[in-house]
Amino acid sequence: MNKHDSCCAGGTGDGCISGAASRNGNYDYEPKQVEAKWQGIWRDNETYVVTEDPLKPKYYLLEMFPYPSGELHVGHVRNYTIGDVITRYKRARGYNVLHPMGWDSFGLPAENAAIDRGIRPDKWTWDNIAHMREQLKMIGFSYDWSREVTTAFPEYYKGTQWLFLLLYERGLVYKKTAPANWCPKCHTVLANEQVEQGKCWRCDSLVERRSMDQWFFKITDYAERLLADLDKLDGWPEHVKAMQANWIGKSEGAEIDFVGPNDEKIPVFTTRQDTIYGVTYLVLAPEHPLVEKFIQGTEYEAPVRAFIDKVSKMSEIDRTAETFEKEGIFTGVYATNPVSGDKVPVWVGNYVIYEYGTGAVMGVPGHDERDFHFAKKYGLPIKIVIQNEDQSLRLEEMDTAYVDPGIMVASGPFTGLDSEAGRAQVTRFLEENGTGRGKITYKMRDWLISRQRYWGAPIPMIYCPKCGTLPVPKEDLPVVLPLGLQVAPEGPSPLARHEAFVNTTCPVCGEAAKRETDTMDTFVCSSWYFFRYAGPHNTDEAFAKADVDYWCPVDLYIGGVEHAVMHLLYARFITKALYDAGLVPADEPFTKMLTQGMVVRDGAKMSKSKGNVVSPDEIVGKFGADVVRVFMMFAAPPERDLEWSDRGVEGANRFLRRVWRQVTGGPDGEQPEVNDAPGEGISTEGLLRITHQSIKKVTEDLERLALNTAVSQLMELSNYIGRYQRLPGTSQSPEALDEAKAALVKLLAPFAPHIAHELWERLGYDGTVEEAGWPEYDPDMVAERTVTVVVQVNGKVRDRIQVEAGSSDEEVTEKALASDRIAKLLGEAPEAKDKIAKVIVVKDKLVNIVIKR
RNA sequence: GCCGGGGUGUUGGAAUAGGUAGACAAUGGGGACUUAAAAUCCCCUGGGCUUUUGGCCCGUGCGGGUUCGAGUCCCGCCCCCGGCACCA
Repeated sequence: MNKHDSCCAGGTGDGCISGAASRNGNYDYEPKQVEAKWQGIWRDNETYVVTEDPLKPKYYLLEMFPYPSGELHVGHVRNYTIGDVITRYKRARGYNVLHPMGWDSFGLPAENAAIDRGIRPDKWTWDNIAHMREQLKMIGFSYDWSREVTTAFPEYYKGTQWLFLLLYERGLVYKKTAPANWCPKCHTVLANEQVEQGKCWRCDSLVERRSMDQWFFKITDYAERLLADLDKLDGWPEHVKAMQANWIGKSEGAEIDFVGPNDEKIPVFTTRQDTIYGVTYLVLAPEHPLVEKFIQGTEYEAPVRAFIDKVSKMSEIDRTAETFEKEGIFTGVYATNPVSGDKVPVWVGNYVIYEYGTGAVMGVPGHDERDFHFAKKYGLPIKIVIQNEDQSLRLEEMDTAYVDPGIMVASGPFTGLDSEAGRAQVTRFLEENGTGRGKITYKMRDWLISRQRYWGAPIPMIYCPKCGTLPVPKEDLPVVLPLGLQVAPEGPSPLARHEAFVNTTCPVCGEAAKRETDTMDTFVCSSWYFFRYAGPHNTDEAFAKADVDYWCPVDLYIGGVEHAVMHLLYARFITKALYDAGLVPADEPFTKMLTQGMVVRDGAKMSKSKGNVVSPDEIVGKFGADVVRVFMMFAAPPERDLEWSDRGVEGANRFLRRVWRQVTGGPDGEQPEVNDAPGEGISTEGLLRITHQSIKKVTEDLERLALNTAVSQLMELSNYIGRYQRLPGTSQSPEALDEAKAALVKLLAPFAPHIAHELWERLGYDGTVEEAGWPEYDPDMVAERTVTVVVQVNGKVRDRIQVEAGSSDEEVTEKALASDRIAKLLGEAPEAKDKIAKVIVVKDKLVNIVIKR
């Protein structure tokens, strides 16, 4: 860039020879110097290192820690700035604030870098962390860096392994062979939460089904509590709670035992027990073990086998496609309805999911849309057992199922019951006759945590030929991940090929045994890190009770919504498990949650391929961190997407430069010249009023996380100060101006900490702006002495009058009626008074005169 | 389809408890200062009408409703974004 172009427009003042800066050295705001100076002071003084202090109220503020990809992006900057603003505010208000940072540093990209570029995953990771840590420091975030946590360090993953063993002891870990989601590109299995529309959440590859022997965490044991406790999370966004509830997917219904050949029970799960008399067939999942039993040695064996074979070859994406056709085939057997006694054919269908419910469903074509289509397609009978209100349903007229509630008909003893009530009746009947039971089913499955990858925390289990599968004794932790192994794109993980790792001895019999070579899902690492920050140097334990008792739960957690179901669900589960073990003080990890929006440019998510990426280094280098912080807080409310705007950044730049001039200038401020007119209505009283109004407004906005409007209030205060400084010197009150400046700097400090610290120092106060604490407003100063009251006639604004604040309704009404405009509208007295139907007065705000028409 | 969120000037957004719609910015326009530019400062910037130093009408996705008064509450739609999706 041309140096002359950038010198005054851009901002740093380098090489500037003319303009305001040269007339008065104080005008020369140089963010680079100011920011380096204060970052150095904060580092040298360990300003933001916190210790437990029982005398102060604690506040634990956490942003989701990053994966060390190598480069900080603007989304991170926004996320962490929001957190830093609140942190600095809370600190100024006297809270003992824990605000830590760390690295979610296990995971695939490190391995891919090793494969693609021949860099060791550990080196790649440590280098990235070092670089990103420096980037974070450049933005002036007030982290307690002494508590930095790195999940890939043995001292951390020792805790992850300890957690695994704790869950194992508590019966929350098991191994089973089951069809799993296999990502062919990542060469590993994935948990259900990590598959989005049949694709891998990280790399978008189509996920395949593969049967594998895998470790699971029994999150389903906590399904009910994870769902019910959402109600306790008042501080969470609705959409996150909704997504979790949806994911958990609770269904209340009944399991009904149909009876097949040889009295074989075929349990089905339904939420519509009331339609039991409408069942005309059953459908089993292709994987259902009874299918094989039913068809063996019959004429149906070959065609059903062929059908199952065809279904099993379908990919996940075929099964979820819009065009997916419901297909089925008769097995040749019939089952008896335990309530009605009807005999119905048993089918196999490609749409029945073996893992959900009982893997078998009852077909009620009259009252289920999908069953209706299936029955039509295969010529199965349809029965009406629920009638609408006017009893007008006719089978021959039906072209769609009747799925609404109604009255039970043709339902034996239940006929005439309301269908909703009938549901409970049918369940009672089933239970009394031992042919079924009320049942609650959840969609959520257990959390598959095995990963066939190298760069992760080893699962601490041992396979002994004599003693079986055994946990590693806790005193032997950590099971150290060997570094420097050759990582290959295909085949077994390097751990499985590394003899020194695999071969071990049995902790029970001492004979030769083998280690588990799968590593843990990185989401396990991130499901407890917020406890580790409470005492990150603990070498004996993952965390000490006293530490988490002091700091936890997290008071405010900030991160992207992409983790609504994944990280946030896992973290809640782990917290509940730890709570049940008596190790942590609360059964929910995050009291309040803020999901910040994305940073977009030209309406699209930033990506290298679109070429619309903004580099934090570049923009901070050009304008300084404070400008970037202020822009990002101002441009949009935190939870909404933020449209990046170069113009907007320049606006923030102008604002901070103006504040600099206003504060560093003398009482004369702008050194007014002929053209510097202050505008209308500027007074010392007004200056003090807006100062106190700003303290009130900014404080309230920070409390409700409305950071954009807080910044706008700072701009209004600054605008007023600027105008005030343009009054003739004799009309200015230096004391009032000092008060206004001090308030402005204090209120600005959370948003633009460097410039605020520097200005505070230049104002000559003792101590730092943070040590000065948060300003208090005086309610008397906030109140306007005279207020503008709107005068409406029939709800339309017709005039505005000035009245003394707190005037009585009568006074205001009188004044309103007396105004020229209103008098004109009402016409001449005395008829005027008769026209008035009523008068509504809202104190100090509005008068509405309602007139008859 | 179900669940959640949203729709306000040219743009980002504000209006927190039903009470002045458009704060604060950005953009654009006009002016001051300057040899000039930058920077800075001042004014204007939703639409239409008008008898134009004044005033009127319309306007918060659409259509109704409640109310003295609706961006805000209620009913019915439309559209956009996000999540889930043969879950029985």
